[in-house]
Amino acid sequence: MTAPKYRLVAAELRKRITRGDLRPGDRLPTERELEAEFGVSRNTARDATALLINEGLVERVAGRTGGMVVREVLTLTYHASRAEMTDGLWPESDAWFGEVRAQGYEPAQDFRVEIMAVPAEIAERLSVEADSHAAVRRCVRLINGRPSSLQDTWYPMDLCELIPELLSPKDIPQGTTRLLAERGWPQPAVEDDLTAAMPTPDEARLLALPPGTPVLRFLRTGFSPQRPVRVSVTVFAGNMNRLIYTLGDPAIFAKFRDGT
Amino acid sequence: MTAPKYRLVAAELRKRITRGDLRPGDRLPTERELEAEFGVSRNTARDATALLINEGLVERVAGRTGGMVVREVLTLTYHASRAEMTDGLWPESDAWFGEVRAQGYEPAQDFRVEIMAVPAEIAERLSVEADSHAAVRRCVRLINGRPSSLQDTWYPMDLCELIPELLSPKDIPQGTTRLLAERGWPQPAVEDDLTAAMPTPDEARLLALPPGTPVLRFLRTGFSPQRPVRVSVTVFAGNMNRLIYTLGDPAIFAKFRDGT
DNA sequence: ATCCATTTGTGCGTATGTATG
DNA sequence: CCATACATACGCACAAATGGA
Repeated sequence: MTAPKYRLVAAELRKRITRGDLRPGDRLPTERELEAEFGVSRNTARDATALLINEGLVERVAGRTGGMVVREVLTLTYHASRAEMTDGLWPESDAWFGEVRAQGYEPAQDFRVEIMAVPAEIAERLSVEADSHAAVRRCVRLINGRPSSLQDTWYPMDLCELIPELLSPKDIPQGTTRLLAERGWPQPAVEDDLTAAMPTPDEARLLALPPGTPVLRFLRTGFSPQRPVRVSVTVFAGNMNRLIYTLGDPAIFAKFRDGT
Repeated sequence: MTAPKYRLVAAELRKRITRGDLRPGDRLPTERELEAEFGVSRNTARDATALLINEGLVERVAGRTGGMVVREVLTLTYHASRAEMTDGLWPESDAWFGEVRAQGYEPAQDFRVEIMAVPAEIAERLSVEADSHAAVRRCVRLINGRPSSLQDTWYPMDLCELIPELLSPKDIPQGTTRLLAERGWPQPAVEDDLTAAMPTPDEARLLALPPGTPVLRFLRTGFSPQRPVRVSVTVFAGNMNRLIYTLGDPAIFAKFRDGT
């Protein structure tokens, strides 16, 4: 009825981490050392550390100076709602660059445009036929050279015909949202949809996620008065991102602003 | 250079699930069957299915009629921002009950009040000393009898002396937010902080989470004009919850309202 | 550049325990 | 009580990664 060995070993190691005996960057005992210390086999030691990996606490590194390392807890903050919103302009991509820099990191992004069949989930939000086609502006966002989030923004095909710049694989200087607004498609309202999930293998690869790292899936649908004009799907690496919404009276936040 | 066996097995099974050959509730081949089908040992078959578990795709069930079962993808939607907000009243708990019922499920909650030392993260948001004490109204929220989310709401001790009902382990009929507003502490502004993470063992236990299930951590700080008055920490089981924010012109959403 | 030592990664065989119907 | 499924645990072997001599 008592807990199995591998859980006991995991519990002890977890305690050392949460108590601060082992700090981010520190190495756990090697598997051989765990065998000796706890009197278990190497496989059992691995079962124990596998738990910690799934909890996102540690990461395994092979090799001479490798080992199991307590994970870093870097957090980048992204303000999903900003005062600028009230004027109907949401400078999405620029806003991200600005925020990253403000937090002392170096942003970068890898960017391309594709024409793709629309999956059902996106089609529903855009009010277009599922499996019809749409333009997708896709980017991988990097912080200090490390992948941090993926963002795909979907635009209905007919809108791209009216605004061909959307299909251009170049940066749009004023930002796509501002561009759309200038052409008569402002987005005075958005709906955000947030879920926590485990990454698909593709996402894990693109974000270079260690096993046991969840992602925050963030769908933003932008509405012009006539119709939805875009859906952005952002996948944030869960180990290094945080989303902030401020709702209500802006004057109040002005009073409490410190490091936010 | 080719992928290891257990990944190949996992990839094949994953494909069957995402293609729809195996649907939620279906059983994967047993470990013995995987041995035969892929020509691997039972341990390797387990390594393969362990991957799928960590991806949240399947769940293991021991016993005669058990096996590895493709997971259900039930999602409950919680609207974090509602039109009611504009009047400064945020009927949190009632709102949750209402939303769950509106989606055809049966809500319930387990509730208690504790006085606890304030962890640093909460103390900072409440502008109180770390390790000082505060009242915590804690609840486990259930949907159709299954745990769905945990919510701890922290109130500074001095506020509880002014409003002793906060310490009562009984339901507050009008809701705590409304009560605070009636006593001179409205919350015309909130700040939300969202992260995806793996659950702590405690959270996993309370939410009855299968291994490989992430959580959505949702911190809401409520501000009255003078000061922050509460911090709610909600931990949503990642496999069954989704958060929605609607921002901007409410008139627009009225036009697109269908099943949201 | 090579080799070597160390550490994790992969894979299998086996035995026994536990859960469930 | 039994049959069948997964759960735990150990032992072993060899591969791959990594960094230092």
